[in-house]
Amino acid sequence: MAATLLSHNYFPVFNAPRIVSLNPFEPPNPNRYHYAVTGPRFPKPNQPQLTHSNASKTLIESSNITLMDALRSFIDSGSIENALHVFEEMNHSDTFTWNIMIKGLVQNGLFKEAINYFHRMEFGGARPDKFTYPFLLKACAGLLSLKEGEKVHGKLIKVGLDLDVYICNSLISMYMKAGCVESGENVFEEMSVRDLVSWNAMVSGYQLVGDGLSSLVCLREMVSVGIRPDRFSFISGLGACSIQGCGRNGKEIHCQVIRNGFEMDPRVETSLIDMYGKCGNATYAERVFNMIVDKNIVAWNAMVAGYVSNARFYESFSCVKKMQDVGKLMPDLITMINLLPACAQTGALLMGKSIHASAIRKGFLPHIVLETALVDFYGRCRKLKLAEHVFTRINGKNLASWNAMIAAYVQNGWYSEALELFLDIWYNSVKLDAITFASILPAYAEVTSLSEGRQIHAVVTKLGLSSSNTIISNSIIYLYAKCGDLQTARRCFDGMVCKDVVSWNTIIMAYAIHGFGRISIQLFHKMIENGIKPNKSTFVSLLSACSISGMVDEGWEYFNSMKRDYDIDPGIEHFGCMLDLIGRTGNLDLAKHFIEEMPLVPTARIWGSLLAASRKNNDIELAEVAAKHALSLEHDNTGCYILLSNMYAEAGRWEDVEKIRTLMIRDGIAKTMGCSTVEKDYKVHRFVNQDGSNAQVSMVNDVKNIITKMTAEEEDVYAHRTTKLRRTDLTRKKPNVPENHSVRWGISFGLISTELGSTVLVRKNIRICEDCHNFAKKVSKMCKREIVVGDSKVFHHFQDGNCSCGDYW
DNA sequence: GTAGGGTTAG
Repeated sequence: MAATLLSHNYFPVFNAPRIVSLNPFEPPNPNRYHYAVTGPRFPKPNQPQLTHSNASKTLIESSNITLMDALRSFIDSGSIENALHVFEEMNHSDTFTWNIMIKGLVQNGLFKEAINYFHRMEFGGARPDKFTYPFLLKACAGLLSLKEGEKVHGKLIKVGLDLDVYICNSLISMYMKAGCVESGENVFEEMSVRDLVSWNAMVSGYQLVGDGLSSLVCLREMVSVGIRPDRFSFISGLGACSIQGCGRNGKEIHCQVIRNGFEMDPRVETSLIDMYGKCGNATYAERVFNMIVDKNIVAWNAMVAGYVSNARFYESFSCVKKMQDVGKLMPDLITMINLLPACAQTGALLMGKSIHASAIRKGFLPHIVLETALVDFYGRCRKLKLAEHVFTRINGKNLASWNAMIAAYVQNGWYSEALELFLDIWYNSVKLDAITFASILPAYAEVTSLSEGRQIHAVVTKLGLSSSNTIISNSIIYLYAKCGDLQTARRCFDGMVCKDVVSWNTIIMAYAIHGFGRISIQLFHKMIENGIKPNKSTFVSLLSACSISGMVDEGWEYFNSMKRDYDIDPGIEHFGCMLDLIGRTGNLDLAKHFIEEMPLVPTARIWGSLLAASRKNNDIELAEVAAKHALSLEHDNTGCYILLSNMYAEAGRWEDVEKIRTLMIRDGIAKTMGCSTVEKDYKVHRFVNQDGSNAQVSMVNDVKNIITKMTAEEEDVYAHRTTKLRRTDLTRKKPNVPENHSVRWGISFGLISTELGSTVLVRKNIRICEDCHNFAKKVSKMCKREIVVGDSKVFHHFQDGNCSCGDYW
């Protein structure tokens, strides 16, 4: 309430009227000061028990208590409204009175008001002194207002107070909090006398701006010049270790803490728990935690966070239970914020929801951090509507909340919504951070064009994020690979200084989806040589490479090596890759057997893989079984319906084709419209299946017809199948004839709009059909051009009549 | 008689 009531600008009102009721619309309330008399630090012996401003006046007048005593009592007890009432009763010529009042405002977080009162003080004739300025600088720091802070600094130079140690320390702290490290360093450098607090201000300042290394260097330097660190130094130093994730430095500081006798300090203990938790050593965090006799909520919360950040989710739950049962403490806002990621990771949707409900009941909402944690939680639990529900209601959204919503969209495949939100904040000149880009880049990889991909790459490079941030660099590699530019993907990979396991997994997958499985295998071995330990995803990339490039023996060898050599249990994704591989060999019995023997429950993706294998080997019965299973798990799997329908069509089973069509209509499943895109001069040209009657594309149509005629002259082994398909489609509408498929439009357009001899790149939203695949092969030979078609799964590199996929996809 | 540096959170 105080913040609202005090938001009037009192400056420059001299001798302001007494604030009897701060709100003119509110009648005097005798209970208003109730909390003042029941506050934890009030009443103290010989201090006034004020219940009403008028009453307080009478009380004060009739007792020996001075107004100054009353003011200080109210300030000490945090009863700022009462303090203001008393202050307005007082003489305003005394600097000391103003100092106390400004101190009270700052202590209560009323920074703007503190600055306003400072101006009132100056204009009222009271002269600010060396005590006033530290309060004022704290207010500037609280507002994170470098501008206000610099103004104060200027004034200090003018009045000659800029050499005072206390004031310099306040200046350092203000500059560091406002993020202006250089100014903080300048003040520190120019001080003729530095004390312990000056050093602490630097150590904590570096830590605050996220420069853990400088903070630790500063701490070391401070010891080397003979200053003995205190609890403040250690708390900041431990915070610096947390940033660096450097447990070794943390342990060193822990030793110093013990040597200096601070191991029983509750805040130092909490910082130790926090440091060990963040440095990946939850066991040491536990050890420190268990030593604490009287654990407060902050220590409990730090321990809960330690468990969560070390993926010990179930221990985080039992820790909260113990906190209630043994510690007799109720979860607070921070406990909830800590627990939500654990709920998301363990799929505990109900627990997360009950935390949400409890937060509402306890009045913790609205709260920006908790709301953001909820958006993140619902996003990870695939409850996107709930995430949106929380997100849209956040008042004063900040970058973290936007990032959470963007990440939620991306994780759930809502790429265009993610891009829309991203562009919205981008155009509104919001300063974005590494997390924003790390979140949005996978969406770019899925839906954008190569030129847009290049643009976003340029943006992150300009911001200095593409070389310094491994997550972003990895996303960029994937982006280029998915946009069809494998060479640039490789260049980015080679240029990375700190490659992690994800970088290697990404580049192995990049070559895999482009059909260069041999290179994927080479890279895998290079990764091992470089001492990088492969993980589950590495084998998804590697087995995909073997499957896409048809390297059957190698695939089995790597699959068997997972547990044997790397102690990795194959997951469902690995079984999926192997099934694709078996499907390729045409051994459908083995494929069936493989599914039966699998130690995991088959997913829709597994059945989809069997369906694809059945189609490739023309086994309608098995295809029906596979489709039935797949559709029971994913009723809206469009590809499944289409694949089966095409098989019926090829077999001339028109009634079954019709049945599927009816089923699809009944369930509201629309066939995905085939669409191909080609880029030219930063513009994306989009083609859909059409019959060529559109005048705008007549030239492309002419080219397409000429090439089609030329390719048709060489009859091929697929002629029989092509004729069958044609008859089906002709019974419906003209654009579905394979000759009119979007990819042929794309290829034709690519051929005439790019430089002679250069590669033609076409991207397609669904899988390429056999006719078009055949067409592209012939065109590549005829025109002596490499044609790359990226469909929804792989990139087909057509060259000299052959395709990198080996005709299996 | 007043002042500076500190613990858990997206």
